[in-house]
Amino acid sequence: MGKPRATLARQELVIMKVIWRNGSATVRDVYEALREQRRIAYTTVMTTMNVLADKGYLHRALEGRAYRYRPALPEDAVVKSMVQEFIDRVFDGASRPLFQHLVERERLTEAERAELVRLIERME
Amino acid sequence: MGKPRATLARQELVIMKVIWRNGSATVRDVYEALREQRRIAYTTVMTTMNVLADKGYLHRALEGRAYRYRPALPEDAVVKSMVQEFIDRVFDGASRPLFQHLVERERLTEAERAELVRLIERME
DNA sequence: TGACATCTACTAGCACACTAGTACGTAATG
DNA sequence: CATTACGTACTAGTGTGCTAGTAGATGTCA
Repeated sequence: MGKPRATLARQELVIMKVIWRNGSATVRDVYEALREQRRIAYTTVMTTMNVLADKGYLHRALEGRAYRYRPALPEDAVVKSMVQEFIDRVFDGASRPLFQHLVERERLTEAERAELVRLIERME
Repeated sequence: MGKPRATLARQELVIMKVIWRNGSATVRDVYEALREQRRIAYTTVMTTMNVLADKGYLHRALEGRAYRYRPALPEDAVVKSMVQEFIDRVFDGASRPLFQHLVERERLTEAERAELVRLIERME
């Protein structure tokens, strides 16, 4: 099974998003959802979902003929640790430079800027 | 040579940071620097630096007996595209949720919060 | 019941990241 | 000149992410 520490690869994250959105899902559910975006084999989805279960990101339980997969962790927690890992890797743990990049990244409108400030003020 | 589009792997980024910091570097320079942190073989560093040159992140020129490597792009530009890629991958292109995570991530002091606000206000 | 659909397990190939060894050349040094 | 140090090219093994095929079990339906 493995405690959730191995990182989420690109496609794995895509699949996790589908399952988080649905609450739970079968391989077929995810397959259908991905199918709308691009060509992919049913077995590819299945393999990846089993990898996710191995990594500890998904739990599965037999339901009728097929397995139903459920997230082991809420999206928020996983994303949080991904942000942390990114900050560690790219900015050596300092979040300020990331802020800087974000602010510079896009020309914010006055309203967006105001909302951002409000967001910051609200925290403590 | 290849235009710089392939992504920077973890160790590749570590090496790029050393070179950005120094302006330029030989394999030995980088080797010595990494050596301070952990055990690594000289040839490992060399191989990775050549990969970086292949990917277009480094230029190299013979200088005496050894090659001297220089960044093909400034750190800022590379980090910027890494941030962009991260936002696309994790937040489907929306930077607001990342802001949210950052603000929530750490208990900011009053001074830090004020500075952040100043940072935002300064942008246009 | 026999054909078809669904689902799982097992296997496998390709790419790349990471690591380091081997071979070989040249420069320096005693 | 012989040995040592340094540098490069070439080769290779391991891990893992991504992809999909094949085999086989079981359920469904005409």
